[in-house]
Amino acid sequence: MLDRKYILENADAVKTNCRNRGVAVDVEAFLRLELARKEKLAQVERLNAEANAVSKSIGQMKTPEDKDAKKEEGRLFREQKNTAQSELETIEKELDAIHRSIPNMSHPEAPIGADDQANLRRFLGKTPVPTFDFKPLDHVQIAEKLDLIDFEAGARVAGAGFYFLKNEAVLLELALQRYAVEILMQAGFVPTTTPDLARNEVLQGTGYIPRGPETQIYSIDGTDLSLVATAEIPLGGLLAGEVVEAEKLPLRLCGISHCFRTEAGAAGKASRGLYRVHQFTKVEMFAFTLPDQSDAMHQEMLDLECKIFDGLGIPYQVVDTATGDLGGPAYRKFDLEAWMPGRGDGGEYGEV
RNA sequence: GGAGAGGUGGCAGAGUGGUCGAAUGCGCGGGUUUGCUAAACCCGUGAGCUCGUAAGGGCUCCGCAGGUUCAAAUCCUGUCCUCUCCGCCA
Repeated sequence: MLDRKYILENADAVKTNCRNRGVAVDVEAFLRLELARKEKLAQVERLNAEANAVSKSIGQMKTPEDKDAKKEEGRLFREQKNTAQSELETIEKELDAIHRSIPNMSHPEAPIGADDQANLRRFLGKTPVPTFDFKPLDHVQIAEKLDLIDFEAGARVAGAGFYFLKNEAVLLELALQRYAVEILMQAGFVPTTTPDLARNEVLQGTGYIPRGPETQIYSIDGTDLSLVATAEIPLGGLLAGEVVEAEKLPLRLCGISHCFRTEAGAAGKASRGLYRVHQFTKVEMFAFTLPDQSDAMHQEMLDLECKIFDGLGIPYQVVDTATGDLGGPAYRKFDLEAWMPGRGDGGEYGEV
């Protein structure tokens, strides 16, 4: 979330950014409320200061009569303070609602545009898209032939969108995790496995909304926990409330976690096979950096992604994601999109 | 699941209603002394917000959220976390 002071001081830039990202927010209303909040806060603090001064003087009073008189005076100040405070809270609540919907600033170099149309292809990976002199099978057909994935059993146990990996597919999944983690460890990333559940507080802190009609998140009934949608969530909460020495940054972490997504509203979208499932396992890169290290870290991560995919011989393209296409808290995002044979008409690039 | 103990500044650790934003030690910064280093000694040293050109002032913060009170680190309630013991289970 953007700092309130930052918004106040950079109102025009914030408004432009909202427009670029296609987010409709009343920034003017925010500015009005923020000024009102400050004014009310000053009033609360003034009353508090007076009440504190009275309280302090009571200890020094000699006679019970003097004490009682001062107590009464103090009580009056506290009452006024409480009134002002509840007015302040009303303002804050209204302010907060707007504040939450103001998106982070996008990177100055991110292409401006409403959707994928503005995304710019930066480059292709080392491996060319293969051509076959026969009709290739897609992963679902291959898996069926070799008894690698059981979608029906997954559906019996947990419903559509779940699956059992079997036989060599299990070894392949483990091998891929191990392969990625080894590359990341060489690059100085500390490997972790994370909790697959996190407090809703942590979800919100990392930009995910646990409940509501649009949510991608599974919540555990009767608790304040949700299933994580990516290791980014627990890793983001890893140092919540802690102070980190600047010299220790950047802190590089990679997390292996299961990822759970409801995929609400995703019915009908390319959902055959393993492309859009409710649970999968992912190796995630994550870093805590100073703001001026952020661009370099972003590049470092992209280079590692490329290394991983080049090493596997998987064709891919890297795109600059447009302002209007950035998810939640994103500042800047390169997407590495892998070639997916059998998807679309014979194959297409898709997010991995 | 049951019983108990505890969560205080970067760390350790005192503090049971007002003079406590908080003793003391360590650490850290500056200085004195000094072939160098160390030791010793002296001074300083939490954070956020806010007003002010500044000097400086005010508010808030003792896990978190409420409550009692003129006044809460201190009393009450809830909650989270840590530790010890017992039970149950992988």
